[in-house]
Amino acid sequence: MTQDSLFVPVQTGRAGEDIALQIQAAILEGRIEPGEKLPSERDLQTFYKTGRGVIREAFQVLKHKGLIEIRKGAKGGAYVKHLEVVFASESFALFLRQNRTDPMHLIEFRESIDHMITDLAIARGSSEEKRNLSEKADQLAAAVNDGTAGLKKLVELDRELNILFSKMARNPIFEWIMQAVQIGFSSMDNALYEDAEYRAYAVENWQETAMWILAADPVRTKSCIGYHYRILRQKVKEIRSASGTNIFADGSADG
Amino acid sequence: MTQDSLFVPVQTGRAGEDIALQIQAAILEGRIEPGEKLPSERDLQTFYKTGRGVIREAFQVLKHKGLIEIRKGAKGGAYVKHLEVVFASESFALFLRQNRTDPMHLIEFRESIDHMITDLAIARGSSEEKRNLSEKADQLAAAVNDGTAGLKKLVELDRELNILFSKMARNPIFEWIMQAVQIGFSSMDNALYEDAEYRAYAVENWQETAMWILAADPVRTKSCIGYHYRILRQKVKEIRSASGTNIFADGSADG
DNA sequence: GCATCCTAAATGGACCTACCATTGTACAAT
DNA sequence: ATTGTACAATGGTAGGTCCATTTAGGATGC
Repeated sequence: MTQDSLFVPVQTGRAGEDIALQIQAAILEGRIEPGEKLPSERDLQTFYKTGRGVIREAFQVLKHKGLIEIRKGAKGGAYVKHLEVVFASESFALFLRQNRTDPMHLIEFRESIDHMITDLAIARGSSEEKRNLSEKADQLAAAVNDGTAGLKKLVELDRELNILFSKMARNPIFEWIMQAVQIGFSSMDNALYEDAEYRAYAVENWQETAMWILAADPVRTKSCIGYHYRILRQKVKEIRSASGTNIFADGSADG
Repeated sequence: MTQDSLFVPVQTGRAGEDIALQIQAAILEGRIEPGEKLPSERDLQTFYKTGRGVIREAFQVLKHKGLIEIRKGAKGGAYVKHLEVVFASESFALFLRQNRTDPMHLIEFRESIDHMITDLAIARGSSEEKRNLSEKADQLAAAVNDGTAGLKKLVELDRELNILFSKMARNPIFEWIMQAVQIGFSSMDNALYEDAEYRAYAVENWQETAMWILAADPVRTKSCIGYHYRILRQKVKEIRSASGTNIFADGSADG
């Protein structure tokens, strides 16, 4: 793996590729600012002396990279976007899924990340954020105890808690990782939240964790987190041995 | 951020989107194995009762996600690929660039990862791997002292050391993360290795680190690593204030 | 004068046909 | 057996047509 020209060994399929790269370069170099509009497909078609299909293919690629947003109608067209972290996370999540990553590896990794974030979040998170975290944990608990909220809603709240937590570290890379892991393994989270025992336990643990973060006590926070992952490992083991099914088999990145 | 239908807020531009997602789902769920060939564009066109352009747009997106490879000619078509980590890294690097991510964030993240890996590597790495690591560190030192090896070669050796190190953790996620971060980092690594002082220091530190790993002493290993990152931060600060240029500005994701 | 409705233009979305370029295979010629 | 050639399959590109959506501006009615 010498990687001479470095980077993505994407087979250059010619024109569309070139155009996509040119536009991408223009965006990354700031020659086109977020919010600005690219020329219309037809204009670019004549500009590049090519077919409209080529331009469209290039646009689709850029759209999926999260670099542009395409609007229909008059005043429509391709608008340069601010790249959001989810887009960066999505491809990593894809990678994790396709490689059938062992849940235990993932748990180990996630636990490490959580521990790292803990220190940073306590040190750098604003008190408002810490209160928010605590409130959201209470919301989750309420939602679970009500029994009215659907599974999706619960998992969503759990996800938001994690994102909030990772944001407090004030380092976008941790956000990236956290989101990638969550996207890639939402099916696992779903499976776990189906278990009433886990559900009850998880929300309680979230509340306690949030409390210790609010109290700026990293040791106790980590203790909570560590306990959480012990339970999690156990549950995953149960699920796996019970069903024998691959919990990563159901769709999640495909809806 | 409610996101009911969950995930990547990609504006669903209709047909092409759907088809791309369907195929992606099929790939991720293993209904189509890597190496297998998708139907030809024309076949899919009739199957989905759609235009060929739609199929092509879907294919282009999948190609850029690294999920398929497209070959021309007879026996050509879309072949399912094994997703490589570079693809995940690419969008990550894109994100880092467009958001002008502070190199200090990357350093912070990398240091955290290194510390986590240290414990795992010492606990799980075989003695052979530990010896290999030490030998490779010596090789790097020799290469630097000879002065014969080019910059590229040195960075490459450094990279290999990191990979070797991360492999010892026996958790592929750490490997992938390490690779992704290295790719995102490559321009910085290059810049740093241009500095003779840093170069000399870095290789010495690698040797020492490898030694403590071989001695199974996590505390001293982490001490080495911590010191390494202190130097690294300082150098980055120097480079940044001296040149004023953004070290992520030079081409790397765009060609 | 204001609100409403209608129309026109711009634009992306989709479909179709045609042709070219590339590549592998089968078959003929040597 | 080797070589060369023709052919077929397939992606790559070009250009056109029509539709759906959206905005803006003008016409209409109150």
